[in-house]
Amino acid sequence: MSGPGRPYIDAVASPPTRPALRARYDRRRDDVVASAAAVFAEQGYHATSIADLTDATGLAAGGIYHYIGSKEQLLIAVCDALMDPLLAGATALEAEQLPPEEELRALVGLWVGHVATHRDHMVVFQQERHVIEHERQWRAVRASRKQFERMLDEALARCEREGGVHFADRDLTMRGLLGMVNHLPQWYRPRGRLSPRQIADGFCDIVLAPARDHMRKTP
Amino acid sequence: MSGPGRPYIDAVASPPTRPALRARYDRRRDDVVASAAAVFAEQGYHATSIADLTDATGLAAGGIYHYIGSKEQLLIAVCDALMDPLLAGATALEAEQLPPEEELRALVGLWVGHVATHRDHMVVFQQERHVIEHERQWRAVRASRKQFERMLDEALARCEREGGVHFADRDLTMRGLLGMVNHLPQWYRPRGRLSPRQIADGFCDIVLAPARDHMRKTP
Amino acid sequence: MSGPGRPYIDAVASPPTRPALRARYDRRRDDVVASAAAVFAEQGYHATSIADLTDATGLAAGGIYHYIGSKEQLLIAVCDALMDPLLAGATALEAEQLPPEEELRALVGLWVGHVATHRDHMVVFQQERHVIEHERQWRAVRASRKQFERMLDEALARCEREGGVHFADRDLTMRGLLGMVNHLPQWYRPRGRLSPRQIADGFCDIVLAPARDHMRKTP
Amino acid sequence: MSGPGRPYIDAVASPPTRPALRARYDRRRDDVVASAAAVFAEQGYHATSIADLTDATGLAAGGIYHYIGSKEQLLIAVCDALMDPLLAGATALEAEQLPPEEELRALVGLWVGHVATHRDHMVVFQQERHVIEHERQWRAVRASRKQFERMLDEALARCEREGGVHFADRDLTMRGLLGMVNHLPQWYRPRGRLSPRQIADGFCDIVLAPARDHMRKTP
DNA sequence: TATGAATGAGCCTTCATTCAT
DNA sequence: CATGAATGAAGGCTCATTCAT
Repeated sequence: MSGPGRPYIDAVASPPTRPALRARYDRRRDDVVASAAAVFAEQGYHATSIADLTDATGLAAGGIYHYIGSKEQLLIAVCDALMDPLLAGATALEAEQLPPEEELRALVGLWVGHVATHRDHMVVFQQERHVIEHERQWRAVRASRKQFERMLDEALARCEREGGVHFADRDLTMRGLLGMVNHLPQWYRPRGRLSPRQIADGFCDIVLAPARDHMRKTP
Repeated sequence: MSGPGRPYIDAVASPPTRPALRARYDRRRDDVVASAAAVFAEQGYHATSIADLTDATGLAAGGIYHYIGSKEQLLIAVCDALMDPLLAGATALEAEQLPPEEELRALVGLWVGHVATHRDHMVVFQQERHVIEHERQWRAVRASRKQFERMLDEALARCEREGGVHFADRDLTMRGLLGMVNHLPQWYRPRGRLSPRQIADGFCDIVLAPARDHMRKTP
Repeated sequence: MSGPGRPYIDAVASPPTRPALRARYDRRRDDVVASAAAVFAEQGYHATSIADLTDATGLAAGGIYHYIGSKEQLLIAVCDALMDPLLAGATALEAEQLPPEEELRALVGLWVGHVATHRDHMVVFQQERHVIEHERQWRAVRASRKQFERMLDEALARCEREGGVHFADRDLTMRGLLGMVNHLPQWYRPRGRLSPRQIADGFCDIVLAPARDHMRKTP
Repeated sequence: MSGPGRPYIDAVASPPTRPALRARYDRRRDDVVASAAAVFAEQGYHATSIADLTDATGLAAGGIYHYIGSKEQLLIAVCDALMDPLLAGATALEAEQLPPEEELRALVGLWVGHVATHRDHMVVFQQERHVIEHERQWRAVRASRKQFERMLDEALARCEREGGVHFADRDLTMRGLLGMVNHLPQWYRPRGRLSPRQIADGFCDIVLAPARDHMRKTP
């Protein structure tokens, strides 16, 4: 019976406070989230029942709720497990102060690599995008997405400002790049023809070429 | 999801046979499909109940079933309403026998324009991609998708064969282009800064530039 | 999926608008409420499952929800079915402008009779009193209870003002009377030794006697 | 509710046998029971989860079960904590051999005082009355209630036999008195206008007045 | 003693679908 | 054609209870 006036403070599973137990709790919670990501990716979030997660995790229904609070919170956890390390990596990269184009390539490389290792999470993220964009309890995830896009745009902008490249339409280029990588989970296979590294470089070549092309034309 | 071994002969709504009635029936069915596309796009297919469609269409539950057979068939209808005219347009284009690059630009233009006018359908299509790719009753829709991708690849290949352009990695380029356009519904707005035409040309510039860049470097 | 910010606007079953259907709907809804009152009274509200109501009403679970919106709304409906006619009767009585003591006896008679014919509702009302008094969605029911108590108090006050009786402590007397009648469902049996009429008069005798007693002592 | 045919030998928490430990155990058990009474009174027995008791007692779930055996046994303990001292007090009173009316006033005083100090227990008792009256494992509590009502009736009967008062309908009077006091928890507040003593006397005045009234009329 | 992880039955509710009218 | 009453199988979630630690 959720209390009055707290419509979005979802029942949250309460972790133990003693540090030793807490560590085990966190580990198992991560397991649950990872299992869920795989099942959600295959069947879709809505088409996945708690019973399906029961099979995937080896926990009974009640056991799952020991860790997640609600099915939707589990979905949020999956998205966080996608975005948090990505943002952390990108932030660390920014701190390295690489030359502009090098930084862009590093950022795209990081990102493509992350998508490759988090294919399930990424598929789920895309599937549920309409929810993420509209509902209040998704604000944090939404903010992460925006934050990353801002960092990507900034990397492109630096290329223009400090790297001597000029995009015909930087905004369009950024959205194009975003699309290329977001679409990756639909076709990337771990032992496919191209490594994440190669894919990332290929994408960078594509978006940087017109820019350099332009340079040559307007010296 | 319908269990394995169950015949996929879904209950199909039976349209009237007399032509006059048939026309009206088809018109109303299209209305239902269009309404459904909008609601599915906003809430997601699974999160949309027949009651929601009841609100959106003005028909009562029973009335909707006059036109759709089942909720999943309605989803298929939405996807067909997306793919059928697109494929028809692309096929007509092929028949025009334009010069390679011109044909590519026309194809992408057609496609981007279609996405712009069918944003809802496109969102739904992407959301339910995991179902489309895996389940038997979706074979036809799946085939349409593959068919379009084949036509796109062929257009790029023609550019190489007959247009004198050379892609560093044509397959990667095609997948990149696919991603750019598939991602369009996430940011395109009808009265935004760029028209569909401009977006399409921008994308083509991006993928063609490295190719031309290459030409210049390897004369 | 209850919308944001509307925590207490419970899903309400939507009755049909066409008058003929509406009448049938209301009749059946009343049946459901009456059945529920009986089961709630015997087992308690919380201990009663929807399955129990399924047995009691002959409707399947979904059918019940066609009429009630939620289990709690059903509980509210039971309380309304208790309070609404009682208040209506009491209001009609007030309009009759009877002499004070006669009016009091009529009011208590009405009330005791109502409890006798609505034993189940009354038992439920008492059982769930803690909810009724505390939760927001119960405001209306709470208001009805208060309204009736006000009318009872006014009847006693009129006896003092215009009827020449004087209570040692009118407030205590009112609360006593309230207790006597509220306790009725615990022991009243339809074909018991005393009729509702007799019970009501007996209670009135009890509360009026000290008042008259007093008169005699202080002439 | 526990199904029929199941033996009512509920799991009972086993207290330690060594007297020193036993004393501490009993003390803590009483704390648990008192906390439970408060929570049950506010939320209702069924609406209270073990987790709620966890919050109220500071013990974890397992800890609570050291003291209570089962949730229902806890409810029984709450009722026992209400009835046992009341019966003990009433029995002690009987042994004092007071004059009839004095004894009645003393008994009602004792009772009202007890309700005032055990408001929570009383509320719970009333809420769960339907269970108490019907289920087998509640026989003991039921017997206590009947025993007290018998003592009350006897006190009234003594007033008639030996005190020279005559009730128009003693049974009805007793039930009225029962109702007045049972209803007390709904309105009594510790620092209200009337003390328990005053309330008890007020109630006695009310029920005794008609009796004396009668005497005067039929000398 | 006390903890908290884990169970699994059961609860309320939703929903696609059918069918008499 | 269209309605809305009705079904019944899930679905998400809760909760009393147990048990290894």
